[in-house]
Amino acid sequence: MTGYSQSEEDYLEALYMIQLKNKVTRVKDVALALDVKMPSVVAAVRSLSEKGLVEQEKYGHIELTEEGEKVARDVYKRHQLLCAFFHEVLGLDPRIAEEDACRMEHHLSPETRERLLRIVEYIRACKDEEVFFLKRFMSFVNTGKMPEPCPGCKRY
Amino acid sequence: MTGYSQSEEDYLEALYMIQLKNKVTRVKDVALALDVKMPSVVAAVRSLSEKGLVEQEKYGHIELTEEGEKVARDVYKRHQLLCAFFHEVLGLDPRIAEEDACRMEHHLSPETRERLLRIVEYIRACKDEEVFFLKRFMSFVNTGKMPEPCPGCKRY
DNA sequence: CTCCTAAATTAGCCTAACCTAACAAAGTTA
DNA sequence: TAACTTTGTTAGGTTAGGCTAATTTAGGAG
Repeated sequence: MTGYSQSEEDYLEALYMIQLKNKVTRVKDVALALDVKMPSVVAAVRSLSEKGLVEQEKYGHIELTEEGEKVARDVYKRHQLLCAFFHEVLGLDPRIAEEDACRMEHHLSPETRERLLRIVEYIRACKDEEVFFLKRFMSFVNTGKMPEPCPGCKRY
Repeated sequence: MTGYSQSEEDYLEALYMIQLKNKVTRVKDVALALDVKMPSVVAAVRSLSEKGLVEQEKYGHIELTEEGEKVARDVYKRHQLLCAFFHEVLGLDPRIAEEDACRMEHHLSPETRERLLRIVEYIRACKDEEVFFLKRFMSFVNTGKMPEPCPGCKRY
């Protein structure tokens, strides 16, 4: 969805997240984060640097370029959005939410993304009020039965 | 999510859908459906037949085995579920729903799948009542503003 | 029945993305 | 500073999944 491959997006996202934590980014950190070997990281970094997304002096630290960081942040936000949706709306375990987000983040169209964002915003906006929809939905999930309509508005 | 690759799932699903329409399945149909060339289909079919998922006599028609059909139907159902969710819950255009489903169907964990099914069932179960949640959510999507709480129950 | 065309197959090639093993550079410690 | 350890790089190989071009088969038309 960015013109970059799944693997490229994964590398950019990992670089971004490591940057947020550590002062500098080393090949080894990336390898660890993505569960690949160091030579794979070296190859990926070279390819990304040819595309102007990262910079690295030999045997030195890796940095995202401005463009690279832009793409990385975009991937990261898709990831966060999916996580939020899975956890906060569907009520899934955070670990499951995380794992599914990792795989799906690469396949989200702008339209679907926008709607998911809306639904998360909607649910959050009325969180304090013990959102009626969520209560009813979770009851449906747990009992398999449709809850009684709200006595006030007779709507579901 | 089935132990088969994205590409393998795509072939199985295509074979299944062609089977539903046509009497027999030919290499050419599959190539057309998946937008690949015939030699790619031949290679894929050979590989799938080695795994016991399809059968084909040389220069003959392609058929899913029982196991192959089981897997194919599973992929197909994931696809349908995602479509339904995108269209019926998120209110997305059917074309967008279809496209996103195609890409995401390969990455759905059983847990997430179950919850998505629930939410679609939930929304369907109260469709006749002009589902309050959907009305409110769509109003939020369109206006960007949170609708007033229901006067009866004061819940969102 | 023969010939022609369309479909299927084979052979051989390419790219992306990974790997291992061997080597090189950097950094740490005695 | 010399030696050792850790980190990074290079070289070369593998697999999945696609492609084109050339060949073979099957099925329909004359």
